[in-house]
Amino acid sequence: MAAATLKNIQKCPTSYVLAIQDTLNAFQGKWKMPIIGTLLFGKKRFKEIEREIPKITPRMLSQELKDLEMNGIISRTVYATSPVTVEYELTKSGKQLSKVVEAMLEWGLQHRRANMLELLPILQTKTA
Amino acid sequence: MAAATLKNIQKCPTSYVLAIQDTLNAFQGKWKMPIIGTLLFGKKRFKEIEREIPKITPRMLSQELKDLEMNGIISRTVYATSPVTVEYELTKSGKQLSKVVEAMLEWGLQHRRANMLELLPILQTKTA
DNA sequence: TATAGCAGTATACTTTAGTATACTGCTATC
DNA sequence: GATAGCAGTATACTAAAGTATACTGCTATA
Repeated sequence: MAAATLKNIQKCPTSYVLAIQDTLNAFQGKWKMPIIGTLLFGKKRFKEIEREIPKITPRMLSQELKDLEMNGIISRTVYATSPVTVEYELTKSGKQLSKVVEAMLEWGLQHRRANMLELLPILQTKTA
Repeated sequence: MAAATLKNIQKCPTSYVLAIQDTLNAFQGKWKMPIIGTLLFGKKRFKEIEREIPKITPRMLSQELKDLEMNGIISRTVYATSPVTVEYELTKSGKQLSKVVEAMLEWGLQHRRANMLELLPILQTKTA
């Protein structure tokens, strides 16, 4: 099961396309990646997340947290304190997203290296 | 260089965040994944891509192809036939996106399996 | 000579995503 | 008794993304 499922896509196109769609959905919009990213470092409360993600509004954060919860990526735990304490945490499945993020990081880094090498001659004629 | 760059993110947060952002950008919007997906099977002409992606309009296809070209993910080759023949192909870097798609596929499949197991008891009480 | 296919572009529009601002009830601290 | 923090919600708005429809010049085929 480990590798090269992609080349078998013609065997089962529909469910493969749906699976990829699901992953894309997990990161959709401006705020889901930062939220997942910050929760990869451990469970956090609403205000903590809000503080760690610059410029996010409580409306957006609330909306995205609900969305991620509905999709089984995070779980929400309410503690019966007063006022209530609420903690958000990645589910088992949510934590597995680190593998996808890892692949994204790897690609992004190599892509930047590749593009830099391509731009280098241009930069040299500019400074020469 | 192979693995576990994520846990070193605190060493170099900015460039890591930018790298992940780049990858996210590569797939941004409704149409980039289908376009990249179809080009992973080989170079194609404009109308071919249009035919293979249901409901895409030429305006959207044109816009997204330009975007992907500017980002160094695909290359555009014009042949001096009349009328012109144009071929789109993934760049070396673009082809590497298959690794990311692979990771997305893998996560999506496992996530669906996990969620199905979770929903199974509910389905059973419904049908019982 | 009319029609269809290629590789798109132009204009106008609708839909969705995201922002701004103000507000809720609750309680601990100043 | 006023203020601040928690965990959000409500209303109104702007900006971005995507759609619909029609059109271009070119040429091979019917």
